[in-house]
Amino acid sequence: MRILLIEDDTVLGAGVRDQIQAEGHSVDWVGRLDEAGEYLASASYDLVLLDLMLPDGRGLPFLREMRKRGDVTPVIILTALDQISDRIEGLNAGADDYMVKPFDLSELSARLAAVARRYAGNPNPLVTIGDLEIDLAFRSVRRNGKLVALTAREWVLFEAFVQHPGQILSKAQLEERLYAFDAEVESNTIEVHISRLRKKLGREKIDTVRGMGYRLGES
Amino acid sequence: MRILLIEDDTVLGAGVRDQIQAEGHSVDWVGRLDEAGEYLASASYDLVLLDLMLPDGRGLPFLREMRKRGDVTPVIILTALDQISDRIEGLNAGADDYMVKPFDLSELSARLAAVARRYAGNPNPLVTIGDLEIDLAFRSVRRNGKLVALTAREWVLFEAFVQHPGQILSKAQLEERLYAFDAEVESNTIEVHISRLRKKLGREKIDTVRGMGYRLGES
DNA sequence: ACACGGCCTTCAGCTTCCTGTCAGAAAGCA
DNA sequence: TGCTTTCTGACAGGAAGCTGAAGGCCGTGT
Repeated sequence: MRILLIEDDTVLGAGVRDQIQAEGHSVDWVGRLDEAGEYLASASYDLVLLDLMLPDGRGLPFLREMRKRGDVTPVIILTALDQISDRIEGLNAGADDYMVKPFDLSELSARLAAVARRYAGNPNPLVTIGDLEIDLAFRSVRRNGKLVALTAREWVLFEAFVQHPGQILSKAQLEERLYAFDAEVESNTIEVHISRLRKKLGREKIDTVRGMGYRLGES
Repeated sequence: MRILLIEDDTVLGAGVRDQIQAEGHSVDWVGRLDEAGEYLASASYDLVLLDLMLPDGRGLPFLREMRKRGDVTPVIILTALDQISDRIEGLNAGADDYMVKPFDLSELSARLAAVARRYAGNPNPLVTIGDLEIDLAFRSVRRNGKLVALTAREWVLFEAFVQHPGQILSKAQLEERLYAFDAEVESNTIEVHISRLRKKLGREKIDTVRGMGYRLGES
């Protein structure tokens, strides 16, 4: 799963990030609400972990704003406020769950598993594209029923297309998904990976939009 | 069923006792191993719930002693989270199941029901994978009808795959199943165990997903 | 108490295969 | 046609994974 962690405490944040990654999910970690907004706008996440007290504002209005925009991404609130009224307010604002700091990392695992389970048994657990069957939760792709082995990078790319059907994704956007911010690549890596994906999944699955990027095929 | 509960924590013990009675079983509850020995000698039980940390000794030697005497009464171990590694030893010592404290009482109900089913002589569900036949309740695997001997750790690993078919399990996740939280393994233990499992069950039963983990094979 | 044996971890060397790079071919565009 | 952009086969370096062997721990039998 792709998870957005919004937390300004560096110690807790690092711990949570490590735990999540250890479970095999990918994490973007930001410490401010304005950053969080940008990330939410530019990528799609399967889960948001939201601290309520941040340097540039409170989390609840941010959450309400999200919901008003129609964003239904599951949100788990992380907070030191342990008062029941806060909890109710949080749930009212559209949170899916609530964890009081300090919490056990194993507790976090349990919640993640719960979300993953829901994610796994969701409206469209299987996305079908032509002869492909994609299971986002299990990270598996079948072509004509046969499991296709995608490498880590290939999966990250393909997942991006599946999560944004119809949308043109630029090479820059795709690179961002593949690499950490600092690390940079000086070559046509994306093109090469796209080429490999096409070979495995079928040429027509990914369209080239000259000068702009790539897009999921129509089929 | 007649159940012997060996547990020194009065709060947990009372909760468990009440739950069991609510399900219509009868319970004897003792807080020490010497008492437990007496009860076992003087009455016969259909199930034993055994805490591992007791005031007058540890539960595992007690369990081993039972098995050595030829006592085959089903035993479910109750253990704290930081003793997960004990559960491996528990399996070795002849436990039938384990529950990590704190556990849900509904989870307890499920295990009771499973034991009751076996007690009633009903068939256990068999999972079939290629030429393998797995009996999760009895912890046995047959390959082409021939019993395959798995060691405790091998079983814990393999069970994880069987319980999550199709899902990629990371080494971190698998390690978590094998070891206590803090316990750290600085080496390729998982790889070694996977290697041995493959040798016993067939190479194709477990797929490697490079950089992500392992997954049950398709076959 | 001692030795034996099974099981587990560690280590080291080996194999596999992922991935970024490049170069030439192909395709789009004017 | 000539220029740009994209595609794709090949390759090398290195990371990730595999596996045989050695050593240690623990429970068991003598």
